[in-house]
Amino acid sequence: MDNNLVIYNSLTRKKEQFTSIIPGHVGMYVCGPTVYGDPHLGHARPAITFDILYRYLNHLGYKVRYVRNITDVGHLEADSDDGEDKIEKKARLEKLEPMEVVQYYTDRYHNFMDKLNVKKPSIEPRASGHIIEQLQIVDKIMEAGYAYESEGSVYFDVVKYNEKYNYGELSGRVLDDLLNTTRELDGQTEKRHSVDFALWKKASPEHIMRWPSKYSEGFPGWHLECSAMSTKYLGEQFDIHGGGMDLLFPHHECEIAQSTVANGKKPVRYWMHNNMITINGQKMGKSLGNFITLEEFFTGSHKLLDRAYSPMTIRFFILQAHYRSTVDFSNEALQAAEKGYRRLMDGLKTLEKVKPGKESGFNVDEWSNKCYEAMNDDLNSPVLIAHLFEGVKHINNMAAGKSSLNEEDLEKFRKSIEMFSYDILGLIDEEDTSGAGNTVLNEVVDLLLKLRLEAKANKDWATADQIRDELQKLGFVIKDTKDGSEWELK
RNA sequence: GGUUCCGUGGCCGAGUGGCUAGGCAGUGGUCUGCAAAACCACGUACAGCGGUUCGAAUCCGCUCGGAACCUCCA
Repeated sequence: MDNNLVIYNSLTRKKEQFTSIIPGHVGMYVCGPTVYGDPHLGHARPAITFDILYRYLNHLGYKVRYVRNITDVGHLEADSDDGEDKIEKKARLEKLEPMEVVQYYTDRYHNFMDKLNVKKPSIEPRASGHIIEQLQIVDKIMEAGYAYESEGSVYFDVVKYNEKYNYGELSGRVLDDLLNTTRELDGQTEKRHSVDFALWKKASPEHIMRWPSKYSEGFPGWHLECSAMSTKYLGEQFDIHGGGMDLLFPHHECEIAQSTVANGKKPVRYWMHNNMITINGQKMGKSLGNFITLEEFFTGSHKLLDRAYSPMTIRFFILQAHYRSTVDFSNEALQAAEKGYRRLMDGLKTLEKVKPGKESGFNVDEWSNKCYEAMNDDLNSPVLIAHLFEGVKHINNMAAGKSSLNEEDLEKFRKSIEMFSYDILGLIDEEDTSGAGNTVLNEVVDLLLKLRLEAKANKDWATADQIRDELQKLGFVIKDTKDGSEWELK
């Protein structure tokens, strides 16, 4: 399939022309959330980043199978010696069934992703639903001789793997350095080397999330689920694997090792990693406790927030930075994003009313091509947005009668700018009040404004201003135009 | 300590050898009964110091500052 899409491949640390393994089809896997807590701003970034990629690939004509997992088992608590499962710990704290916790936060995650207008993936597999597949991979790796059993647990032999393959090819690590610098952790006696990682962990007696296997009653290791589920749904080799940069090592490095041994080939063509969202220059994250949940953003209920910010403001804020750059959170930046977002939406609204002229004052194809170039250049959404603002300038000029497009160009331009704004960037006009159910309200406001127009015609400024002021108090924004006035409800 | 990355005008944020994105804020103006909105004009910024080059924010070196990963993390 023809395209000019270039994406930055973390594996080669270069921008590369994108070509899919099977022409016309793309397999894409993105690491989803671990559902033991409320989604925060950091979760929004990969969801939105890869949502853009998904939308754009679809737009280019690819049939995309987009798999984004839900991690509901398997990750060990950072400083717990007994290997207690995160989900389980939270469950005990809240006296809920582990799967109840999983369900609750999964629903929350879905709900907030919907608000952010993130498209649902094609498949959203759960780790707990793929224990058999994970165990099959453990067996394969055992048979290949790259894993060993130790007291009911199974570990991947990184040192042996590195003799034939390159452990560290993705993250740029050197095994010898890792062996020297990795600090000693408890429970490491079972492992031959500090760098070895668990494929299967034997459950301690109090561990309730457990599954039977020939090794022990236990649960799958840290990194296995992604290898299992990506292989199952996308095949042994697929096109794109995405996730946050913090997953690059060790998670994705281990994934490569596992899949390479299990399937005998490199699993992924293009690795893509989004950067972190920072707060006061530091990563926003669970471990630092400095995260702000999406709910807190939408309601304004966090001490660092001046006020609430809408889902589309958050989306626009994230898209105004390139996905591989860090983006620093601040109220000022968010408010600037909100205004910019409104400017774009208002421009699109104005465009609906623009009438075609005889001449075309600017080259629509040229403009459209620049938009494509921005997207093709490793999804450069900030540059695309800059072009969209240029489009808004054209729109405003046309509305002011200072420029125009002929009928054909106007239609082309409208389609193009709406496509980039709504379909590719996934923006929605949150202030769209013209929906059903508002008919009566619309007519009432229109009536009041008609009265005001009459008052204005009679130079009865007192009445005219009274109507405007009272409406403004109720939250309406009144904009006078040359043939009347427009309004919207804030 | 190791590996990697970054430091751009008041703020956010693109660019990455010559053609000086964009948004927000600010100032002046046009329009308007006033206002809002819109439009027009205005800011020569690239951490510091050297070097390469006809020419560097962009390449190289050093210095300073910051971050990420090395441990669960989006």
